[in-house]
Amino acid sequence: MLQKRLDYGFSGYQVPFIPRAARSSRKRRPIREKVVAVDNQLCAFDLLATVAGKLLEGESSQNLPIEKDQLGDIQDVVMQEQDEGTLCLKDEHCTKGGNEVASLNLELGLQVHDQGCDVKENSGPQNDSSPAPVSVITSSHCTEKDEFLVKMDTNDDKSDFCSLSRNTEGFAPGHTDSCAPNVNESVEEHDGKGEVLSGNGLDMHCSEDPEFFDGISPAVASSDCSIKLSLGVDHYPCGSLSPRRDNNVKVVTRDDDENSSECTQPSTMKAARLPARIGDRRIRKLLASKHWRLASKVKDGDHSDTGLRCIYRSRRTGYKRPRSQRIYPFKKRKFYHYSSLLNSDVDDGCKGVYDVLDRAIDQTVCSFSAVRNRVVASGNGSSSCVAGQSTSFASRESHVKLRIKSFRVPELFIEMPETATVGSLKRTVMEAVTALLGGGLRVGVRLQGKKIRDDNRTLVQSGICHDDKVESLGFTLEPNPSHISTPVSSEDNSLLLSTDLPQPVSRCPTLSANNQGASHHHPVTNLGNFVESDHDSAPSPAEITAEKGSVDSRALVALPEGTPQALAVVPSHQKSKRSEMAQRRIRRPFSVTEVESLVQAVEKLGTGRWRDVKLRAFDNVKHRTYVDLKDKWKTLVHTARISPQQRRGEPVPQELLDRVLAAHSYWSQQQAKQQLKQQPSDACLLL
DNA sequence: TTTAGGG
DNA sequence: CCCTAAA
Repeated sequence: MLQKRLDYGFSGYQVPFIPRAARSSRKRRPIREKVVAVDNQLCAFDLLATVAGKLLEGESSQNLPIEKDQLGDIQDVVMQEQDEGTLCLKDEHCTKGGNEVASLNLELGLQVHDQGCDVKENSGPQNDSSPAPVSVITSSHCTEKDEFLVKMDTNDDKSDFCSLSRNTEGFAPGHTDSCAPNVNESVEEHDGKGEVLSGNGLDMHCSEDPEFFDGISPAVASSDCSIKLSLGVDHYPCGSLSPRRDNNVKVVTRDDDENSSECTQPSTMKAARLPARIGDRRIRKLLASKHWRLASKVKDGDHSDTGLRCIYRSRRTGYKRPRSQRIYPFKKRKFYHYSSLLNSDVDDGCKGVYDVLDRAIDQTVCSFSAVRNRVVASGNGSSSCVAGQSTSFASRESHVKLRIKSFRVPELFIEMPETATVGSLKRTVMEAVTALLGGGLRVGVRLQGKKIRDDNRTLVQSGICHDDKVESLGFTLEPNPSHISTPVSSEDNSLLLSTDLPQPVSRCPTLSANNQGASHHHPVTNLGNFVESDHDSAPSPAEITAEKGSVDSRALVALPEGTPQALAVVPSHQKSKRSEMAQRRIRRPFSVTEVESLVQAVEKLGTGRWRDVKLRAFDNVKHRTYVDLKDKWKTLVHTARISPQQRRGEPVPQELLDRVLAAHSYWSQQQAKQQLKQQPSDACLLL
């Protein structure tokens, strides 16, 4: 008997906006220095990359909630689990709805400790003596003011260009400085442990506690489906925390097309602010209790679970990746951006927000919102630059404030046996996420959907500071295919620090051959479908190629968010054609089990009764429509006819393929006979 | 809504 | 998987 499986589709990981970068450029913080070392240009972006990398390295605290990202009804399911997660997954934890499997979104949360650089080791969040973690899940629709502000020097001079300063205004009031980060410390945390979880102290917990929803808007709580995974390693920005911060503030905001929820609560804002400065903080291990919540959106009345196969291998044995080693086959899609012109003024009072609702365009590419602030007066600090300032260079110093509310990661697809423990699921997810993101990240910059590849261009040159031209600015997080390769210089190396450490994390799946060797060491998960392999494997983090036009579909895309006003002025013609259309469903390759089931049904019912086949074999699998089954059969027949060498994807047992051919021919004959019976005259005429 | 096929 | 003409 086939074991029932649970199927989790990850349709996007949402990472919160990038924490505010290290403050002063004058303070030569390691992180900044690294950034600078890597590239003299667009430091801010590199900085983002670095910060992001650190986040993903577990140097910062984070929760990785997984949120179901689908339309339709939602059903929350909260699971609780002890450390080892002996709890088994239950049907209700699975997806039940729609044509899609449940999808989980990873969201970066954060754990915060009270101010102060010193954090107790292994101090759990529950520990009274230590501040409870604060998890914040930001949404592109959040309206709070937490922002990642980066002042960029738009000075023409390249060297000056990279000297960016972070605007600390509005953040952690009272904060004046932060502890100098010590990169080396973080290294220690990664001392060659082969395992991500243990090595980094990643830990995930489930919570069934209703309290979990505290701080979450009812709407969100009720509709949100998420799993939060947390890294046990926290990076505490000393002095970055506001003393007033509420502990245990958990804010979950859906980044949903339908409902933009709110994380407007005051506490939220503070919390959201917390993650900032991650880049330059010491790392401390911490047993943070996290919540792991899985809720599923369910279509009315449908509570069937998916019948997908789940494959889980213990971490010890390692996760095996589908041989195809295929990364999620994201199709290249264009990005459309809402564009809008913001008027801006001189300070943050007026912020232009752009909103891009582009998920329809490519769900694998997560949109994220970024608020771009207007040019702000700089230098003397009092003078203000008017938007659309011409390309004035050295003469005037302009700053661009950027607010990145969240990054989203491509979806992952995971299958787990129903009997797998929650703990194992967490580990699996963790592995997958880490594998995907831990390999290093690159940051891409998109302006109006076009990727800016020339790192040597200034913001001004790129049009990023031209309000009249900057209609949409987006960032992408891209797995760094070259993170393994040795950087050009040791300094550059530092940028990849996290990835250069003895990596517990499996390498970026996009790496192929050369990576195989390492895989045995750090088995990758079987989650497969990480990211679409990319032909574009830039040798260095900083892309120097000026290649244009090519869209890096595997990238995590950060797209601008817009204020209502901004949206209002968005030219309708620029709206994505697809943005308002239904999203393309995520690809869910048929498992052998499903094929088996399909074949069996078709053998019985024939090839012209797909509805019946569906009812018979996939009645409880919402995401398999009869059309899907029909299509699958079509491809199966094709597959059976081609040579094994030409086949791709998970290999289907020859035995099944034989049955496919047999059934196909048999039912084809039957069909022919039927037609003869019904229209003998026609047949005769034809003869 | 289902089928059947092309894309 | 999507899109659709046809039934």
